Amino acid sequence: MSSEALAKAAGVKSTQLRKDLTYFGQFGTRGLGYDVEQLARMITDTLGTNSLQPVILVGVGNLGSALLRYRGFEKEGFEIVGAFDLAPDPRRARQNAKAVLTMGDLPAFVRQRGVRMAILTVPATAAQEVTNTLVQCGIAGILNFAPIVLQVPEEVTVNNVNLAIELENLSYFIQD
Amino acid sequence: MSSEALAKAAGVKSTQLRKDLTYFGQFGTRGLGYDVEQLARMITDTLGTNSLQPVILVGVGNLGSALLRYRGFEKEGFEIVGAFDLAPDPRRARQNAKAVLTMGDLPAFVRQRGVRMAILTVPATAAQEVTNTLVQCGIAGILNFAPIVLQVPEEVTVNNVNLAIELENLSYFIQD
DNA sequence: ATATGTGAATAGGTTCACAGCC
DNA sequence: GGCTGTGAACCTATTCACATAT
Repeated sequence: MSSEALAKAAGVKSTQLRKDLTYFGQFGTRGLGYDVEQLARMITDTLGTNSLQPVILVGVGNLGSALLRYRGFEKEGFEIVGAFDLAPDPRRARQNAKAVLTMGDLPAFVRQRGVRMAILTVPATAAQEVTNTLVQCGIAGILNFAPIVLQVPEEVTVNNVNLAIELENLSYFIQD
Repeated sequence: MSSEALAKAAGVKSTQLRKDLTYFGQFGTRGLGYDVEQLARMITDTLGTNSLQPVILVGVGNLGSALLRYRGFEKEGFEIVGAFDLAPDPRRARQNAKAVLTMGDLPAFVRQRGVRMAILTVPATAAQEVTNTLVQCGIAGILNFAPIVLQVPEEVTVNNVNLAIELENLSYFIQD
Protein backbone atom coordinates (compact mmCIF):
# COMPACT_ATOMS: atom_id res chain seq x y z
CA MET A 1 0.00 0.00 0.00
CA SER A 2 1.29 3.47 -0.91
CA SER A 3 2.05 6.23 1.57
CA GLU A 4 -0.57 8.21 -0.31
CA ALA A 5 -3.31 5.72 0.59
CA LEU A 6 -2.13 5.31 4.17
CA ALA A 7 -1.96 9.06 4.60
CA LYS A 8 -5.48 9.55 3.35
CA ALA A 9 -6.76 6.98 5.84
CA ALA A 10 -4.88 8.69 8.66
CA GLY A 11 -5.89 12.19 7.63
CA VAL A 12 -2.38 13.49 6.99
CA LYS A 13 -0.21 14.31 3.96
CA SER A 14 1.79 11.49 2.38
CA THR A 15 5.13 13.28 2.82
CA GLN A 16 4.40 13.65 6.49
CA LEU A 17 3.68 9.98 6.88
CA ARG A 18 6.86 8.99 5.04
CA LYS A 19 9.06 11.31 7.05
CA ASP A 20 7.56 10.14 10.32
CA LEU A 21 8.13 6.49 9.43
CA THR A 22 11.76 7.07 8.47
CA TYR A 23 12.51 8.33 11.97
CA PHE A 24 12.29 4.67 12.93
CA GLY A 25 13.82 3.11 9.82
CA GLN A 26 13.11 2.26 6.20
CA PHE A 27 10.11 0.05 5.73
CA GLY A 28 8.84 0.70 2.21
CA THR A 29 10.02 -0.38 -1.22
CA ARG A 30 10.34 2.32 -3.86
CA GLY A 31 7.93 2.06 -6.70
CA LEU A 32 5.75 -0.26 -4.70
CA GLY A 33 4.78 1.07 -1.31
CA TYR A 34 4.62 -0.47 2.15
CA ASP A 35 3.90 -4.04 3.19
CA VAL A 36 0.98 -3.44 5.52
CA GLU A 37 1.54 -6.49 7.67
CA GLN A 38 5.23 -5.80 8.17
CA LEU A 39 4.47 -2.13 8.87
CA ALA A 40 1.86 -3.04 11.47
CA ARG A 41 4.35 -5.36 13.13
CA MET A 42 7.03 -2.71 13.30
CA ILE A 43 4.57 -0.18 14.73
CA THR A 44 3.39 -2.46 17.53
CA ASP A 45 7.03 -3.29 18.20
CA THR A 46 7.90 0.39 18.40
CA LEU A 47 4.93 1.26 20.59
CA GLY A 48 5.51 -1.75 22.78
CA THR A 49 1.99 -3.05 22.27
CA ASN A 50 2.87 -6.44 20.81
CA SER A 51 2.05 -8.13 24.11
CA LEU A 52 -1.06 -7.54 26.22
CA GLN A 53 -0.28 -4.74 28.64
CA PRO A 54 -1.70 -4.62 32.15
CA VAL A 55 -3.17 -1.31 33.28
CA ILE A 56 -4.83 -0.29 36.52
CA LEU A 57 -7.59 2.25 36.92
CA VAL A 58 -7.71 4.47 39.99
CA GLY A 59 -10.87 6.33 40.95
CA VAL A 60 -14.11 4.49 40.26
CA GLY A 61 -16.52 7.41 40.15
CA ASN A 62 -18.67 8.41 37.21
CA LEU A 63 -15.96 8.56 34.62
CA GLY A 64 -13.89 5.77 36.08
CA SER A 65 -16.66 3.19 36.13
CA ALA A 66 -17.55 4.34 32.64
CA LEU A 67 -14.09 3.58 31.40
CA LEU A 68 -14.09 0.25 33.24
CA ARG A 69 -17.07 -0.78 31.21
CA TYR A 70 -15.58 0.55 27.97
CA ARG A 71 -14.15 -2.30 25.92
CA GLY A 72 -12.17 -0.15 23.47
CA PHE A 73 -8.79 -0.65 25.14
CA GLU A 74 -8.67 -4.40 24.79
CA LYS A 75 -8.42 -4.66 21.06
CA GLU A 76 -5.45 -2.30 21.18
CA GLY A 77 -3.64 -4.58 23.57
CA PHE A 78 -4.46 -3.15 26.98
CA GLU A 79 -6.19 -4.89 29.84
CA ILE A 80 -7.48 -3.16 32.94
CA VAL A 81 -6.34 -5.75 35.46
CA GLY A 82 -7.43 -3.89 38.55
CA ALA A 83 -9.58 -0.99 39.71
CA PHE A 84 -9.09 0.95 42.92
CA ASP A 85 -11.05 3.47 44.94
CA LEU A 86 -10.80 5.01 48.39
CA ALA A 87 -14.27 3.72 49.24
CA PRO A 88 -15.44 1.14 46.70
CA ASP A 89 -19.15 1.46 46.11
CA PRO A 90 -20.67 -2.04 46.40
CA ARG A 91 -23.45 -1.17 43.93
CA ARG A 92 -20.87 -0.09 41.37
CA ALA A 93 -18.83 -3.18 42.08
CA ARG A 94 -21.75 -5.36 41.10
CA GLN A 95 -22.19 -3.52 37.80
CA ASN A 96 -18.55 -3.86 36.87
CA ALA A 97 -17.06 -7.12 35.75
CA LYS A 98 -13.91 -6.43 37.75
CA ALA A 99 -13.88 -6.18 41.51
CA VAL A 100 -13.00 -2.75 42.84
CA LEU A 101 -10.29 -2.89 45.48
CA THR A 102 -9.43 -0.28 48.09
CA MET A 103 -6.46 2.05 47.77
CA GLY A 104 -4.69 0.10 50.48
CA ASP A 105 -4.46 -2.89 48.18
CA LEU A 106 -2.86 -0.89 45.41
CA PRO A 107 0.86 -0.98 46.26
CA ALA A 108 1.04 -4.74 46.70
CA PHE A 109 -1.06 -5.33 43.61
CA VAL A 110 1.05 -3.11 41.38
CA ARG A 111 4.35 -4.48 42.63
CA GLN A 112 3.24 -8.08 42.44
CA ARG A 113 1.93 -7.87 38.90
CA GLY A 114 4.55 -5.42 37.66
CA VAL A 115 1.94 -2.98 36.37
CA ARG A 116 3.53 0.05 34.75
CA MET A 117 0.55 2.09 33.53
CA ALA A 118 -2.37 3.69 35.34
CA ILE A 119 -5.57 5.45 34.29
CA LEU A 120 -6.27 8.21 36.79
CA THR A 121 -9.91 9.20 37.21
CA VAL A 122 -10.00 10.55 40.75
CA PRO A 123 -11.27 14.03 41.69
CA ALA A 124 -8.80 16.86 41.08
CA THR A 125 -8.34 17.37 44.81
CA ALA A 126 -7.02 13.83 45.25
CA ALA A 127 -5.08 13.52 42.01
CA GLN A 128 -1.65 14.68 43.17
CA GLU A 129 -1.68 12.56 46.31
CA VAL A 130 -2.74 9.45 44.41
CA THR A 131 -0.09 10.21 41.79
CA ASN A 132 2.59 10.25 44.45
CA THR A 133 1.48 6.82 45.58
CA LEU A 134 1.46 5.51 42.03
CA VAL A 135 4.96 6.80 41.38
CA GLN A 136 6.21 5.21 44.59
CA CYS A 137 4.80 1.88 43.49
CA GLY A 138 6.72 2.04 40.24
CA ILE A 139 4.04 3.21 37.82
CA ALA A 140 5.85 4.79 34.86
CA GLY A 141 2.95 6.09 32.77
CA ILE A 142 -0.23 7.87 33.86
CA LEU A 143 -3.25 8.64 31.71
CA ASN A 144 -4.63 11.56 33.69
CA PHE A 145 -8.26 12.64 33.44
CA ALA A 146 -8.07 15.06 36.37
CA PRO A 147 -7.98 18.70 35.29
CA ILE A 148 -4.72 19.60 37.02
CA VAL A 149 -1.04 19.56 36.13
CA LEU A 150 0.49 16.60 37.91
CA GLN A 151 3.91 16.93 39.47
CA VAL A 152 5.96 13.82 38.68
CA PRO A 153 9.62 12.89 38.48
CA GLU A 154 11.21 13.15 35.06
CA GLU A 155 11.18 9.41 34.38
CA VAL A 156 7.38 9.21 34.71
CA THR A 157 5.24 10.12 31.68
CA VAL A 158 1.86 11.78 32.05
CA ASN A 159 -0.71 12.02 29.26
CA ASN A 160 -3.54 14.41 29.97
CA VAL A 161 -7.08 13.96 28.69
CA ASN A 162 -9.54 16.70 29.50
CA LEU A 163 -12.93 16.20 27.94
CA ALA A 164 -14.25 19.59 29.01
CA ILE A 165 -11.33 21.33 27.32
CA GLU A 166 -12.03 19.40 24.14
CA LEU A 167 -15.56 20.77 24.16
CA GLU A 168 -14.37 24.30 24.93
CA ASN A 169 -12.02 23.98 22.00
CA LEU A 170 -14.92 23.06 19.73
CA SER A 171 -17.00 25.84 21.18
CA TYR A 172 -14.40 28.37 20.08
CA PHE A 173 -14.18 27.08 16.53
CA ILE A 174 -17.89 26.88 15.86
CA GLN A 175 -18.50 30.54 16.62
CA ASP A 176 -19.88 32.11 13.44
CA MET B 1 -1.63 37.31 39.68
CA SER B 2 1.56 37.16 37.62
CA SER B 3 1.99 35.32 34.34
CA GLU B 4 4.67 33.36 36.16
CA ALA B 5 2.15 31.97 38.67
CA LEU B 6 -0.51 31.33 36.05
CA ALA B 7 2.02 29.58 33.85
CA LYS B 8 3.13 27.30 36.64
CA ALA B 9 -0.46 26.30 37.32
CA ALA B 10 -1.04 25.60 33.65
CA GLY B 11 2.25 23.76 33.18
CA VAL B 12 3.72 26.12 30.57
CA LYS B 13 6.38 28.85 30.46
CA SER B 14 5.38 32.38 31.45
CA THR B 15 6.48 33.90 28.14
CA GLN B 16 4.29 31.43 26.33
CA LEU B 17 1.28 32.34 28.38
CA ARG B 18 1.83 36.07 27.84
CA LYS B 19 2.28 35.73 24.12
CA ASP B 20 -0.79 33.56 23.80
CA LEU B 21 -2.91 36.03 25.73
CA THR B 22 -1.77 38.97 23.61
CA TYR B 23 -3.15 37.29 20.49
CA PHE B 24 -6.51 38.30 21.89
CA GLY B 25 -5.60 41.65 23.43
CA GLN B 26 -3.83 43.23 26.39
CA PHE B 27 -5.21 42.17 29.73
CA GLY B 28 -2.43 42.63 32.26
CA THR B 29 -0.93 45.64 33.98
CA ARG B 30 2.85 45.96 33.96
CA GLY B 31 4.51 45.65 37.29
CA LEU B 32 1.41 44.03 38.73
CA GLY B 33 0.10 41.08 36.75
CA TYR B 34 -3.35 39.98 35.65
CA ASP B 35 -6.71 40.52 37.27
CA VAL B 36 -7.88 36.93 37.54
CA GLU B 37 -11.57 37.68 37.44
CA GLN B 38 -11.32 39.90 34.39
CA LEU B 39 -9.05 37.38 32.68
CA ALA B 40 -11.50 34.55 33.33
CA ARG B 41 -14.29 36.65 31.90
CA MET B 42 -12.38 37.44 28.74
CA ILE B 43 -11.46 33.77 28.28
CA THR B 44 -15.04 32.53 28.57
CA ASP B 45 -16.04 35.33 26.19
CA THR B 46 -13.41 34.25 23.70
CA LEU B 47 -14.25 30.57 23.98
CA GLY B 48 -17.94 31.29 23.81
CA THR B 49 -18.65 29.47 27.06
CA ASN B 50 -20.20 32.35 28.98
CA SER B 51 -23.66 30.91 28.45
CA LEU B 52 -24.68 27.28 29.02
CA GLN B 53 -24.18 25.43 25.74
CA PRO B 54 -26.45 22.61 24.64
CA VAL B 55 -24.76 19.46 23.36
CA ILE B 56 -26.19 16.19 22.12
CA LEU B 57 -24.63 12.77 22.49
CA VAL B 58 -25.00 10.20 19.75
CA GLY B 59 -24.33 6.52 20.38
CA VAL B 60 -25.33 5.27 23.83
CA GLY B 61 -23.11 2.19 24.07
CA ASN B 62 -20.47 1.56 26.69
CA LEU B 63 -18.56 4.78 26.28
CA GLY B 64 -21.58 6.87 25.43
CA SER B 65 -23.58 5.94 28.51
CA ALA B 66 -20.44 6.46 30.51
CA LEU B 67 -20.11 10.00 29.29
CA LEU B 68 -23.81 10.60 29.88
CA ARG B 69 -23.30 9.81 33.51
CA TYR B 70 -20.14 11.90 33.72
CA ARG B 71 -20.87 15.27 35.32
CA GLY B 72 -17.59 16.96 34.36
CA PHE B 73 -19.00 18.90 31.41
CA GLU B 74 -21.56 20.86 33.34
CA LYS B 75 -19.26 22.97 35.44
CA GLU B 76 -17.52 24.09 32.25
CA GLY B 77 -20.78 25.30 30.79
CA PHE B 78 -21.99 22.39 28.70
CA GLU B 79 -25.21 20.49 29.07
CA ILE B 80 -26.01 17.24 27.31
CA VAL B 81 -29.58 18.05 26.38
CA GLY B 82 -30.30 14.90 24.44
CA ALA B 83 -28.95 11.41 23.79
CA PHE B 84 -29.61 9.33 20.70
CA ASP B 85 -29.11 5.75 19.62
CA LEU B 86 -30.25 3.56 16.75
CA ALA B 87 -31.83 1.14 19.18
CA PRO B 88 -32.11 2.66 22.66
CA ASP B 89 -31.55 0.01 25.31
CA PRO B 90 -34.39 0.30 27.84
CA ARG B 91 -32.16 -0.95 30.67
CA ARG B 92 -29.61 1.74 29.90
CA ALA B 93 -32.36 4.33 29.64
CA ARG B 94 -33.38 3.58 33.21
CA GLN B 95 -29.83 4.03 34.48
CA ASN B 96 -29.39 7.36 32.75
CA ALA B 97 -31.04 10.50 33.98
CA LYS B 98 -31.79 11.59 30.43
CA ALA B 99 -34.10 9.66 28.14
CA VAL B 100 -32.40 8.12 25.14
CA LEU B 101 -34.21 8.93 21.90
CA THR B 102 -33.97 7.11 18.58
CA MET B 103 -31.96 8.43 15.66
CA GLY B 104 -35.17 9.32 13.89
CA ASP B 105 -35.88 11.98 16.51
CA LEU B 106 -32.50 13.61 16.04
CA PRO B 107 -33.06 16.03 13.14
CA ALA B 108 -36.16 17.65 14.58
CA PHE B 109 -34.59 17.86 18.05
CA VAL B 110 -31.40 19.50 16.83
CA ARG B 111 -33.18 21.98 14.58
CA GLN B 112 -35.77 22.88 17.18
CA ARG B 113 -33.29 23.52 19.96
CA GLY B 114 -30.57 24.97 17.73
CA VAL B 115 -27.97 22.55 19.01
CA ARG B 116 -24.57 23.15 17.40
CA MET B 117 -22.32 20.59 19.09
CA ALA B 118 -22.39 16.79 19.23
CA ILE B 119 -20.45 14.12 21.08
CA LEU B 120 -20.06 11.13 18.77
CA THR B 121 -19.68 7.75 20.50
CA VAL B 122 -21.03 5.37 17.87
CA PRO B 123 -19.08 2.37 16.51
CA ALA B 124 -16.49 3.24 13.84
CA THR B 125 -18.59 1.54 11.17
CA ALA B 126 -21.50 3.91 11.75
CA ALA B 127 -19.54 7.08 12.46
CA GLN B 128 -19.37 8.56 8.95
CA GLU B 129 -23.04 7.97 8.23
CA VAL B 130 -24.12 9.51 11.52
CA THR B 131 -21.76 12.41 10.89
CA ASN B 132 -23.43 13.11 7.57
CA THR B 133 -26.78 13.29 9.34
CA LEU B 134 -25.39 15.60 12.00
CA VAL B 135 -23.92 17.94 9.42
CA GLN B 136 -27.19 18.03 7.54
CA CYS B 137 -29.00 19.03 10.72
CA GLY B 138 -26.68 21.97 11.20
CA ILE B 139 -24.25 20.61 13.79
CA ALA B 140 -21.06 22.69 13.51
CA GLY B 141 -18.76 20.94 15.98
CA ILE B 142 -18.23 17.23 16.61
CA LEU B 143 -16.29 15.67 19.46
CA ASN B 144 -15.45 12.35 17.83
CA PHE B 145 -14.56 9.26 19.86
CA ALA B 146 -14.72 6.87 16.90
CA PRO B 147 -11.27 5.83 15.68
CA ILE B 148 -11.67 7.01 12.10
CA VAL B 149 -11.04 10.21 10.17
CA LEU B 150 -14.40 11.83 9.59
CA GLN B 151 -15.12 13.49 6.27
CA VAL B 152 -16.87 16.81 6.88
CA PRO B 153 -17.35 20.07 5.01
CA GLU B 154 -14.85 22.80 5.77
CA GLU B 155 -17.20 24.79 8.00
CA VAL B 156 -17.62 21.89 10.43
CA THR B 157 -14.99 21.35 13.12
CA VAL B 158 -14.06 17.89 14.35
CA ASN B 159 -12.07 17.22 17.53
CA ASN B 160 -10.84 13.66 17.85
CA VAL B 161 -10.41 11.85 21.14
CA ASN B 162 -8.96 8.37 21.00
CA LEU B 163 -8.38 6.81 24.38
CA ALA B 164 -6.62 3.75 23.01
CA ILE B 165 -4.12 5.96 21.18
CA GLU B 166 -3.47 7.86 24.39
CA LEU B 167 -2.54 4.60 26.07
CA GLU B 168 -0.38 3.52 23.14
CA ASN B 169 1.38 6.83 23.40
CA LEU B 170 2.12 6.19 27.06
CA SER B 171 3.20 2.67 26.27
CA TYR B 172 5.89 4.02 23.94
CA PHE B 173 7.28 6.47 26.45
CA ILE B 174 7.49 4.11 29.40
CA GLN B 175 9.68 1.61 27.59
CA ASP B 176 12.91 1.33 29.58
C1' DA C 1 11.32 47.19 41.76
C1' DT C 2 8.33 44.40 39.24
C1' DA C 3 5.93 42.35 35.57
C1' DT C 4 3.80 42.97 30.96
C1' DG C 5 4.05 43.15 25.87
C1' DT C 6 6.69 42.27 21.89
C1' DG C 7 10.38 42.27 18.14
C1' DA C 8 14.17 39.30 17.23
C1' DA C 9 16.33 34.87 17.58
C1' DT C 10 15.79 30.17 17.93
C1' DA C 11 13.84 25.77 17.64
C1' DG C 12 10.61 22.56 15.82
C1' DG C 13 7.66 20.74 12.45
C1' DT C 14 5.72 20.46 7.67
C1' DT C 15 5.99 20.61 2.78
C1' DC C 16 8.60 20.74 -1.50
C1' DA C 17 11.35 18.92 -4.91
C1' DC C 18 13.77 15.46 -6.57
C1' DA C 19 17.40 11.83 -6.39
C1' DG C 20 17.41 6.90 -5.85
C1' DC C 21 15.51 2.42 -6.24
C1' DC C 22 12.16 -1.13 -7.64
C1' DG D 1 6.51 4.67 -14.43
C1' DG D 2 5.73 4.76 -9.75
C1' DC D 3 6.73 5.46 -5.13
C1' DT D 4 10.02 5.86 -1.30
C1' DG D 5 13.48 8.44 1.31
C1' DT D 6 15.44 12.83 2.31
C1' DG D 7 18.02 17.35 2.05
C1' DA D 8 16.47 21.97 1.43
C1' DA D 9 12.99 25.43 1.82
C1' DC D 10 9.40 26.97 4.22
C1' DC D 11 6.31 27.85 7.83
C1' DT D 12 4.84 27.87 12.65
C1' DA D 13 5.63 28.01 17.46
C1' DT D 14 8.54 28.87 21.48
C1' DT D 15 11.97 31.34 23.95
C1' DC D 16 14.93 35.26 24.67
C1' DA D 17 15.91 39.90 25.64
C1' DC D 18 14.50 44.13 26.71
C1' DA D 19 11.78 48.41 26.11
C1' DT D 20 7.78 50.01 28.42
C1' DA D 21 4.43 50.79 31.87
C1' DT D 22 2.93 50.92 36.88
